[in-house]
Amino acid sequence: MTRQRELIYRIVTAAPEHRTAEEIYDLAREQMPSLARGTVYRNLGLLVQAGQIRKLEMADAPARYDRERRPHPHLICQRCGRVEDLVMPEALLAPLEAGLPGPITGYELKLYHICPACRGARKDGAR
Amino acid sequence: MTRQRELIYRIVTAAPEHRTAEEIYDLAREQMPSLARGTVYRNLGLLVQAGQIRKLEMADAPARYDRERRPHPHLICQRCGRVEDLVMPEALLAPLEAGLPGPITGYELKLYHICPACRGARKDGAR
DNA sequence: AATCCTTTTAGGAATCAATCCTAAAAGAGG
DNA sequence: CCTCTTTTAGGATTGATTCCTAAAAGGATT
Repeated sequence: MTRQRELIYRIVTAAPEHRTAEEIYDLAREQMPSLARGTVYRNLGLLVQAGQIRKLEMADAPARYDRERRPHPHLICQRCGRVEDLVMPEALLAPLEAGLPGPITGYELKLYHICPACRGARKDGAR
Repeated sequence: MTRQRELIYRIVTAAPEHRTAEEIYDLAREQMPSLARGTVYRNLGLLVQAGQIRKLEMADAPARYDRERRPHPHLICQRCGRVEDLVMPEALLAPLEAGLPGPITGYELKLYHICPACRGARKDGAR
């Protein structure tokens, strides 16, 4: 494991935040200013492939990375974009899977809401 | 409604396929060769906003458009990318929603599998 | 620590879906 | 027809991500 990959891995796993590649790049450069953007993307890809972190594709926004590697749903604020992890109740998908010809190899569940912070600050209409 | 938007709308709603903007653009140009790419994107956006069609964001691939406007899960082949609509069993999300502070404003559920066609053709490792 | 070989990096160019810009064309109404 | 507003074509631009290449770093083995 190179120093670069180690640093990137630590940043993703240090906090429950779901950061974008760009945010990770900025944080990493505080400690290693020579780090290249391409290196961040490549290593995030490698870490995802290795199953050490997860990539979370966002609607009309850059992807985010999640330190939690077990599959689980996400709760996303439609206004500010904040992402929270949820726990998947046992066998919730079973009824759906039952009707299929083959096995499910993975799933992705996103629930959208307006987070308490954004709900409080009602005023404008800016997304 | 302009002729352009009508054409785009008809293409999306004519078949259960989940086409990309580019595919829709190609099909539309067979009937209206002067149609601009930007017009396709803008009108797809307007149709989505109006709730007449749905946009389906794909992982590492261009978005696809769905004529079915009621929220529902999608079954996606990991190998060929084919998308199928599923029916959402009543209140499947209720147990999840129960633990939240506020109401869910929407959801997105993707199930991944290998479709029968791809499962049959086992050989290479492409994609 | 010198040698050889493989992998990774920095830096920047390239890609590609999607958006934006602007003058011209097309509705919409009266 | 004549104005006013909206939409379009066409191309430039953006922004996230990937790709390219020579240089640097690892990593064994002595």
